[in-house]
Amino acid sequence: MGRLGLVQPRQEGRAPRTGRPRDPQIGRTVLDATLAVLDEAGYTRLTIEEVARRAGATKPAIYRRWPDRRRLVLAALATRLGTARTPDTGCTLCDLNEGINVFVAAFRRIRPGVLEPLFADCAAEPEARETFMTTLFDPPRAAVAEMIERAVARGDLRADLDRELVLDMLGSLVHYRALFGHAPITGDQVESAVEAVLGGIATDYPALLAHSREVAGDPRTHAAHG
Amino acid sequence: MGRLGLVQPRQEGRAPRTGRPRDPQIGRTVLDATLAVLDEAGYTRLTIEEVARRAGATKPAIYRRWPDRRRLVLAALATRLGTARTPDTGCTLCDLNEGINVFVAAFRRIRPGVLEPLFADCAAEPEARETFMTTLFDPPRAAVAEMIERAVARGDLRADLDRELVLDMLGSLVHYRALFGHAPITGDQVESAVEAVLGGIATDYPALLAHSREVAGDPRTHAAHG
DNA sequence: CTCATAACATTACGGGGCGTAACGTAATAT
DNA sequence: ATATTACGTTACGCCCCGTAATGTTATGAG
Repeated sequence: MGRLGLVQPRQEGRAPRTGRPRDPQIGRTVLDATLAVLDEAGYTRLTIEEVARRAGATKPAIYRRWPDRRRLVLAALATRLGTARTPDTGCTLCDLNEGINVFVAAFRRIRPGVLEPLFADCAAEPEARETFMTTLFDPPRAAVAEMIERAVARGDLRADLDRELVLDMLGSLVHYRALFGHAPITGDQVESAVEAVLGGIATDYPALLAHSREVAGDPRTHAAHG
Repeated sequence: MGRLGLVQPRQEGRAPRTGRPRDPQIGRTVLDATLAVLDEAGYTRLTIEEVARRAGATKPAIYRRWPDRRRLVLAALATRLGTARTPDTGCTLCDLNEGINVFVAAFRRIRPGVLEPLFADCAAEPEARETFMTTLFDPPRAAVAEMIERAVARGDLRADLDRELVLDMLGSLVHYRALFGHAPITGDQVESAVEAVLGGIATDYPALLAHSREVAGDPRTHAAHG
């Protein structure tokens, strides 16, 4: 048990320069087995022993590569999320629809009953939470963000837009329906959502705004005078 | 071990007509203790033994009333969600803002780190999932749905609206930000979101739509020609 | 070739929490 | 008085996590 400093040689990535080298096959097989178990049983019922059994590996071999269940699953899921493409056709409606479908596709690749308990589990530890966000949350978001940015630059979207808000309004819908499963999220639905956000759902928005100002004097007080 | 049929007398609500009656104080104290532990430790680290300890009760006493951890926590949280009010001032902007804030308030009453793992836990069993939806998911939703319905009836929102979609677009935003905590959801943000959905974010939506039709021939093929 | 190092498989362990069982006691209906 | 059920206490079986111990095997350094 040499005191080698803080860098742990047991972690994925950093191999020591001496001793028997790791069998690279084991890492791959374990990740595949992890995905298989996730698909069949979900995160909650995934046990390390089952993964080891399927991979033809052993528990210690797994713990040599990943510090805990969370990281193992994060690593496995990361292999499923290829780099997000960001279409740039110059057609804002087209690009946004396509972009949202990147979200949808990402969620379809991961079975219901996986993402939520995983996040819940990661949320406790800051470092695991960070990894979760970087690995699973940010990438599809960034793709859509890029398209929104381009649309604003083209002048297709209002320049004073709260980009984060719009991004979340589109992304959250997909997430929400994927999570609760109370309604499907089809290509047509995506299109409707994009249309709604871009075109608005009011029959006469300026009139509504004027009315609101009449009633309240100042639109900022909406929430207060219920 | 009498075979009394399918109705289990051990459940909350149905008391048998003979034998020692339950101490009603215990049920209340346990629910209070459950909420306290939830607030301090979250769902994942809530243990029945800790709840029992705080309530001055015992594990068997708890399991006599609720079949498992899920149901106990669901019952406890239900006591925190009062009946949702649905403002009806005739001002669509005002009502919607107020309505969304019902969502926000509901989520604020429940600490982060509670709802998600609870749902993840409930999702496995259909009956528990149903209880979750009925208790925690539907009520605030129904309130906002009612307001959307009234706004459509007034003619303030387009009659051809996909009500479920709009409802989810507003509700999911709150949920999303509460869950991931990457951005706050303030009263101003709620107002911006409502404004965005009602008024639209495009500078010239009809022009965008026309352009999209030019490019694709048929707007239904948006998602396909990336 | 010899030695240090570390991965490998196998086995076993400590620990925590769930949900239940066993037992004696207390309270209520008939 | 008797049956029934709740109560507290204690203990149990179960499952799974993450680690440790042990002997063996593969590699780099000298």
